Amino acid sequence: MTRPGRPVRVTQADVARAAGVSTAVVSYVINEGPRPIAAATRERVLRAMAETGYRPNGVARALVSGATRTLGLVVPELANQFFATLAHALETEASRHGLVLVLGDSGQSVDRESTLVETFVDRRVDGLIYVGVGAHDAIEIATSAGTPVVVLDRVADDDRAASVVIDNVQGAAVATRHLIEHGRRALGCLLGPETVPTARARHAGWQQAVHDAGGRVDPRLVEWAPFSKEGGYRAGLRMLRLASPPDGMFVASEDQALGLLCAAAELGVAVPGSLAVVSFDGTDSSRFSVPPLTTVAPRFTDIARRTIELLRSPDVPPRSETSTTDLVVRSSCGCP
Amino acid sequence: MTRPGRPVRVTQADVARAAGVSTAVVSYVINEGPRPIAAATRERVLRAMAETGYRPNGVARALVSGATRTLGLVVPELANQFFATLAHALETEASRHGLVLVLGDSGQSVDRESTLVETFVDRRVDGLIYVGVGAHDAIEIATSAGTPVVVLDRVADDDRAASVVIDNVQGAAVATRHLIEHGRRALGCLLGPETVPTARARHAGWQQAVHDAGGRVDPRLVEWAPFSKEGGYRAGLRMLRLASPPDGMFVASEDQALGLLCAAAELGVAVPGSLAVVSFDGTDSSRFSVPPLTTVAPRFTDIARRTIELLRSPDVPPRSETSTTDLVVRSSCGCP
DNA sequence: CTGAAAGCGCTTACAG
DNA sequence: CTGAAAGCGCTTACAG
Repeated sequence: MTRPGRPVRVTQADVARAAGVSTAVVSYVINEGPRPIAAATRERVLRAMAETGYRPNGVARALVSGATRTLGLVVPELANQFFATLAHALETEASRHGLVLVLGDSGQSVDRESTLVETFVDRRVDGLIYVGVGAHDAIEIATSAGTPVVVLDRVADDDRAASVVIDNVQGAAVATRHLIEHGRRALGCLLGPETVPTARARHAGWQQAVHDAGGRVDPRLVEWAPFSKEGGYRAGLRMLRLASPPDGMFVASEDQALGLLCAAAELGVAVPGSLAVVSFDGTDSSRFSVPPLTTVAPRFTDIARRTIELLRSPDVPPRSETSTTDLVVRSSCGCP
Repeated sequence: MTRPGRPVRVTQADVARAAGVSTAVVSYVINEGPRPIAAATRERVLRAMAETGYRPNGVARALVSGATRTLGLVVPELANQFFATLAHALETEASRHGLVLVLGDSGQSVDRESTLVETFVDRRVDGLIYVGVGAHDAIEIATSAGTPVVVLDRVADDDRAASVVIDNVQGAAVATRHLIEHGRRALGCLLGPETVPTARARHAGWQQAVHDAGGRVDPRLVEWAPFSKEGGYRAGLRMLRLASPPDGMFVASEDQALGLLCAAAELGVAVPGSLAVVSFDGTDSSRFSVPPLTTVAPRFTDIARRTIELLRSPDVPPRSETSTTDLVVRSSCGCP
């Protein structure tokens, strides 16, 4: 019996003693190999494990085997629904492979991000999934320790790490074309910070679609704002107060689109009547906004599948993959 | 030089050799103790560490020291803004103490939750923070391994674990009283699943406030629905289509409130004109909804502080604490 | 102030 | 099919 409050840590040696075998045998039955154990012996060991309440020490295991069946994920901000959705998809896919996913939220801080990566690497995760805040120290830390890395939603500037990115250019272009098909001509664009490659790619897609339609880009209708509800709200307020405001807008994230809707409501601008909106992210937030948002949805499951795949069988040199998007049509664009 | 692609793992022994000292000395300089090292020796070791690119192996460290400076957090669903906000607050507080927080998302699955808890415990987190989906196996697993646990947002049914809970009854009562002060009399209540204690507590608070005001509880105006946008949307649709719908509603979560706002907009019910709404959670989602939601906000920082405190100095028997809430007034209740 | 050595709890060749 | 032993990379009494 375990004395309550003062738990006794039972080890493999205790089990071995109780079963009258060596610790090697206990290890073999736990891991079902690498050597065969007689059925009777196996039974004795199993019973001894149950009786003693033995739980293998994962730390010791990791030390000798080098593997932990654990994946680490570092994201900039879990409160952002996009990252939460991504994390969820990765979690599901990881567990399908018998791996557990542990997450770290860097809170947009480069320092915390490094700490997180170091923690994961030092504790020997079998792979690291990295959605960085900008500095790419993480890749260096992980690869120099021999931990496989996959960079998500960003491309590594060099070819040190594998990556999976969303096709931002085409997603943004498709969204913008949809606005144009609705007859909108004064097209605005609300983006993330200009320093973020994702934002620049979405801008390029928007621009391309406008040009292809023979339209002209009005620089006053392009805003670079933080990827947040507040960012979208403030930028939205500015743009909607313009003498000639846009009649259609592509918004680079759902949080920003939600902020924009709030600004529009406050100013009495009808959506989609006076302003058609298409956003980007495809999370649950857009389904029940007022009005529900038409949005460019990444294929989260596809991204997760490729990521785990790249982690499990690393290529040399590292491979970079692109995942496509789908336009999810709801009512903010003017569709019925 | 490290050969690229085939990282050489440099160990303490390598550093010791390079510095011409024993591994004990290397350990002492890394940990700044427990024994003093001559400044000159220390310099030599530091230089050797830099030259070899040494990084301590956290696994080996954890095995011998038993500590990892790491806290584990298990939540039911990160996509829920409430848990994401909670996680963020805990992360901030943990890092203030030099601890890193790793999270696990159980995706509402009892199985995954157990796996997560086992992983954390097996890998020797210094403490476990647990927001359970229902089954309390986790507490058993952790305590029997000697890992301190703090249960959040739920009370452990027995006194095996410390806990920090929000004052749900009073939060709901304050919200409901606010609705009454706005002159609303046909008060509805949209709750989480009846099996969730938090939902029951918020119901009790609502009921108490209605009674105190001399009102009567109309059972048709009480809905128990999933804690999600969709849950709120569907329940909202049902309730607003009633022959005599509510003119004020307390909603037990922000996700549900967002769903309700969507339902109201769809049915052309003006908020707050025809329906005043007060919700619960105090996350960022409520700031920019249409209209912005009045909400009962937990003190996330307070909860985080108490949690880390309980983890760092466990009491016997475990202590249970209650954290108060604040009513954040915006416009969905009818305030200007 | 520093070195040689035991030991944390496992896994896995090496022998039998 | 099983046991005795080395070793994973550290920390920390034990000696000097």
